[in-house]
Amino acid sequence: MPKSKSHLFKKNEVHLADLLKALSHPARIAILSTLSKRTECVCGEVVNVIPLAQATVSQHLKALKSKGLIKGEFEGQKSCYCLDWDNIEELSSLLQDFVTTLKNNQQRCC
Amino acid sequence: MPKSKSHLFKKNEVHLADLLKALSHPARIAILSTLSKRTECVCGEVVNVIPLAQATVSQHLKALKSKGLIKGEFEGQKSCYCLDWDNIEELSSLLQDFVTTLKNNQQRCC
DNA sequence: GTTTATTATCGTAATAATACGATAAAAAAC
DNA sequence: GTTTTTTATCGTATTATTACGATAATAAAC
Repeated sequence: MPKSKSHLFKKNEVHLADLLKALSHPARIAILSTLSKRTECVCGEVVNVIPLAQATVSQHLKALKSKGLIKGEFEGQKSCYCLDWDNIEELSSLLQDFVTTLKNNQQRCC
Repeated sequence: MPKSKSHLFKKNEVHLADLLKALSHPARIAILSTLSKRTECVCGEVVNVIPLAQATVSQHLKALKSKGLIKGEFEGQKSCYCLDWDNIEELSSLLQDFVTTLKNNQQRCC
């Protein structure tokens, strides 16, 4: 019976939560790290580094892609996943802004 | 059969993922916002603002507490939840550092 | 003391996420 | 063309998360 309640929250809250969720698994963090170090970011290289089955890595890649943190392209012969800087920066600055807003609101409490 | 594989990842990756997960739900983001605006942060006030049942809000509060993003105290008569700035700042700067590291690694790719 | 209001926990149901083997699809190598 | 390599998707099992009603525990009000 518990359906998703996300429509009950503010759009920007849902958006931030959604982006943070994309990074809320060590595998996906490790994937971003790995991709940042590769000139040719073939998925296979990622699979070799991440200690999970190929299908699972592909699944995590898909999740990152759907949230816009990486983008896949086919440069000539090899499929290529790359960091999508626009959205990575957006995530980073949204969190920063959020924390800053918290600070500005802050009343003396406990 | 799929047990948790988090031990296969680096400690700092697991730690960052864990903190981000704590904020990966709109309710928990809304709770932090709410708490930041209150002088007396009684849980009841939070329950009135968050569009979820009291038991669910309490559950989210517990999650935030266990990750150290808020701390609960009993000031005299009322139970009091407050933002835990140390860990909120830690989360913020860990993500920043992570993004900065990605940037520094960045090879020309696609 | 008793009653009322507040918060936490329990039990449980539904949903989502994680993980992987098997297999399909696509491209590269031959 | 065929074979091999690479990646995506399907099906499915397991685990984790989300959600809430009911109830217990705690504190305040009386």
